[in-house]
Amino acid sequence: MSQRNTGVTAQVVNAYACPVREVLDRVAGKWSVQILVAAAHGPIRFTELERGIEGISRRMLTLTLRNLERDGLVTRTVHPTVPPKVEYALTPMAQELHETLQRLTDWAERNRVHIAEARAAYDVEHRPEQLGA
Amino acid sequence: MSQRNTGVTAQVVNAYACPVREVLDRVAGKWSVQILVAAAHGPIRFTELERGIEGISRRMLTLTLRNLERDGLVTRTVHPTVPPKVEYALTPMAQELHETLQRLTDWAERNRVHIAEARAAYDVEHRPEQLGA
DNA sequence: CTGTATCCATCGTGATACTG
DNA sequence: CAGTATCACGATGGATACAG
Repeated sequence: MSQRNTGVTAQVVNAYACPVREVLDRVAGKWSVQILVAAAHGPIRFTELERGIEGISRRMLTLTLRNLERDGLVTRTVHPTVPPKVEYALTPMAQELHETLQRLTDWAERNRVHIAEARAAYDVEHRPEQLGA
Repeated sequence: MSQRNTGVTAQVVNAYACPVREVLDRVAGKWSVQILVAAAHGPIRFTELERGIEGISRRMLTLTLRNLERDGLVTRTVHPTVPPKVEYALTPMAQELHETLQRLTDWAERNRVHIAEARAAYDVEHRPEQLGA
């Protein structure tokens, strides 16, 4: 793209073997999904997002919003008032995506415990040989 | 975890606001999904994966497989033959995940063009002011 | 065939400070 | 209020070489 890298994946250069990765590259960022979720019920302001998403920095909020906007997933509406008011909303495309992500959430919740157990078992199995104690 | 960081996300420390991120942290790695897809039809060998997934390095293949195994998403079966033969297969849990990811694929394919257009439009709109010439 | 170890370039993200 | 600029650091992943 035109300006220099400001952090956060800028663009996709190579063709994809499978299109899932294409979605993931848009959504796998640390904050993208949470923004999508936060904006799912309706337009939301910058500061509301900042307060609603635990631990996000202003920088990352801006950056992630810009990427989502660039991909046509959110719209940015500036109300020329004093003080300024900017609202972000999901596009129809993003709302579909949000529903699909809900399936992933369901899967995660169904398998959360199972995964945790698998990890624990694996870590016990593969710990650095101080078994005998 | 026990051994030192070898690259690729090691573990999850903090609690999650939403469980989607939990899935994504497991699947957002550059190669995880492609391995899941490649192993979806049935058990597959290390070298088959290596050849089937364009551009993956042996290192990343191993690393990603280990993580998937740790999360209980793939099983690793060693056939004690000469030469050695190792097969990786999806667990039932991973097969469910694979189906869910398929929905994401569908979304991606439906909206691929639309996203590309959004990007193009955005990039034109926000290029670094050398418009006149 | 199926890995592991090491080195290193790059990317993503947080901290902090400044602005219209 | 809603950003942007700069810096710094660890995580991520590629290249390469070695091994059971």
